[in-house]
Amino acid sequence: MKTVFMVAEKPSLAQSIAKILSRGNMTSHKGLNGACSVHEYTGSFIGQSVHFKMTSVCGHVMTLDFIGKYNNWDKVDPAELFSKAPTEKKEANPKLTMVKFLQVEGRGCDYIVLWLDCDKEGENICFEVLDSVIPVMNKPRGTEKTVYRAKFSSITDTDICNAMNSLGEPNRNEALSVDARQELDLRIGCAFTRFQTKYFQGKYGNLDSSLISFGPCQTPTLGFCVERHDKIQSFKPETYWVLQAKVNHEKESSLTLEWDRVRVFDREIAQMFLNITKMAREAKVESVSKKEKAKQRPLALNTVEMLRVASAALGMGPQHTMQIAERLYTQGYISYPRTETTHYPENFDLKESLRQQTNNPYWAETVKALLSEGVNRPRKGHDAGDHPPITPMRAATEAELGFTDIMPWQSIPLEESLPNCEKGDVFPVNEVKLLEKQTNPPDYLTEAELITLMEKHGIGTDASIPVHINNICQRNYVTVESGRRLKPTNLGIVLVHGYYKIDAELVLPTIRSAVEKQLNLIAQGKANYQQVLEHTLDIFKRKFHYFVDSIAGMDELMEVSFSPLAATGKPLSRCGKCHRFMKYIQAKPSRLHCSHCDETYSLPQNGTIKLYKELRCPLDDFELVLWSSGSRGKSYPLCPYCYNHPPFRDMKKGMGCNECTHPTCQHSLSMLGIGQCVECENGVLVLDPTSGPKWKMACNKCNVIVHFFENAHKVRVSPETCESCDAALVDVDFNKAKSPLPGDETQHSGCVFCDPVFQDLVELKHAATRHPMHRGGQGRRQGRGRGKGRRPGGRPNPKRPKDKMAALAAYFV
DNA sequence: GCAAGGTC
Repeated sequence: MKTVFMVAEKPSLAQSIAKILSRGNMTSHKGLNGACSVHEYTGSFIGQSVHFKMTSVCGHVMTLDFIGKYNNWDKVDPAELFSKAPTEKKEANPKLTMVKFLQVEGRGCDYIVLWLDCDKEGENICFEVLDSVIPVMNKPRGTEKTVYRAKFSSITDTDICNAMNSLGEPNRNEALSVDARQELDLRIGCAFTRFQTKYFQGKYGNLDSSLISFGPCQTPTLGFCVERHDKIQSFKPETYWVLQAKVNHEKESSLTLEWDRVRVFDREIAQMFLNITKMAREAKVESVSKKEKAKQRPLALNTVEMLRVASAALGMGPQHTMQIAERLYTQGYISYPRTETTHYPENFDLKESLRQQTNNPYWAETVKALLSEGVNRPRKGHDAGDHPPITPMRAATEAELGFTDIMPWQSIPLEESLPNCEKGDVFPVNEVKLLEKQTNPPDYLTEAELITLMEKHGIGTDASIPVHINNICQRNYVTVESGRRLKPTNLGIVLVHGYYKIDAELVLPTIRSAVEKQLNLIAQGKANYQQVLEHTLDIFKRKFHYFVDSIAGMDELMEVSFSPLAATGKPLSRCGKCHRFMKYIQAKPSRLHCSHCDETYSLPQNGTIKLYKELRCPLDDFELVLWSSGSRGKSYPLCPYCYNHPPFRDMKKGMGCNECTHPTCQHSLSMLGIGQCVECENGVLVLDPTSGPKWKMACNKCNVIVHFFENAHKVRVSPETCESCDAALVDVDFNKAKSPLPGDETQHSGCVFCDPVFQDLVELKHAATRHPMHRGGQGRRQGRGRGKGRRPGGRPNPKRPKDKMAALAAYFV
């Protein structure tokens, strides 16, 4: 029997499609990567009985990157990234071993059916799958077609079965348009990002961002936030006047009348109206009209709308919302949360979804009433062909008929009921006055407004919008203020104003749509892939050179907000060349700067830097500094010069003294190294000479820390080695009063791993060990390194959590 | 260390 191999875009879809096609008659097993499942069944395919194997990938199989040597920021001119630097496809997620998985499952198959999402990205993934699988499939006999593409627009029985009965071919042009998109984004984004980062970090000391990134989506996203900022800044309040009249209605109540002119901006005119009105003693009803307004019933929920509501009403950021939605999905509370679709398929069982909610404490009554009286289907939305709209699947805790009962935030607020009036009624005028008011500036952009703008301009997709917003926050271009309003930082403002000054297209939202237009020509087969790519790259290469040549324009803006390197930081360690103090710049990325030599030396990040006892590197005379990740973490000394310019061939940039192979320097790996790391492959446990009296050795590659000889007076690494394990012996001196050594001894020399006297003095409790000596003594594996410590301070949240429904209501009303 | 697009 022949085998048909079928591949969907994600595991959940492989399962749903296999279930439909096999009518539930399938066997399933997990694939070798643990992420994808394989569903098998027998059925018929082009007139023969065959064995079906349905599985999936996890999104893109491959990703595009420059070949290795072009990833060296110090040696490559960013301008080379536009044409000279070759690119290569790498596995998108090496941990998933997707190529191997596809080859294991696809080996020896006769046909392949591609069930990837029916969009351009999906078409591109088709070819990624084919590149992996075709070489291991059985070779076709003669001219028989073996590659098929299923085209479907919803995951319903009819649609999936129709797709299976009308298989086509994958679309090479659509896939190529994605290849072009990837290459353009990579080359343009990386070239601008590297140039800006290196240029500005080489000049300013307080940018507080380790990366000055640029991208065709993130930059316009930032642009929207700065545009609003500029409107606020340039806003000039204007004074205006409002005429207000109150009349007596019935006995006690007073009624405030609204002015049909609303307001005037001229004081004298306002005064004139006031004078005219003041003459009147009575107000007469001229006419009475009634209007009935109905609110359209809502659309079904898709991802982007979910993100908007969560941000505006619940104060949750898009990234956080997606994490929670993912969890609700896996726990079975909601349907698949990543969908563009706002339309339920015609045969979608809305009543069944409702039945799941009949015991919900909040809306059980509404649900029961709906079930007995019949459901009004949601407004017809857009079917993107991916997943049904996001639907509750199980009742969770959180009331008139109609949707505003359970979605009160969508309801039209009950207006104060107007008093009964008839044409010709006359009310006595109680008071007439003039109110002086001022126009107010707009507020900063809310995240929900930003999402709307991004969607409107085609910046990003439902899946990538949260990523772009997150990016501009992490790069310190904007901060999230109360009410999830996005306020640009000085850095964000200066960047955007700089782009406007040099080349506004770099920040305008049209930059993305213009490129997409070109890409669509490739997809439609109207333009040649290579030509479009070259043409567009050429345009951006010119823009890049113009930007580089005009960077002084941006500098003028930078100088106003930021300090030059030479004027930043505190003197810390002495330069080995001029012997003057270099300044330690703490702002991200932390570094040392010698104003005299005009040199910058990068430092390890995410820790503290101190002077290391004024000790000097024997190679270059630079004063050593001590990096520490905190009292519970690790620390090591480093030479600022060697850290940036590795002194020996077997060393790389970014190595401290604990990795230095200097044969005789007292701080080097050669002198302080004790033995192989108990966890990682290439690491060496190195004595931390600053750690006493809580002595420890730390791996110079991974986060393993070994505590030993607490309260010892002195711990030294001996030149001798252990006969059985080859580790360096350690000499330990204890004070007489505190010595844990047997028989009143205060000194002992031995192997940390093998010496029985040392066994109880070496606490490997923080990291499991694979060393023969300690095998079996399985300690608890506990990361002790950076970022794994306890959170500082358990400060309670000062604000009480808001009532969520009230928050939702406040947003929509 | 970089982009944006999939998805886990």
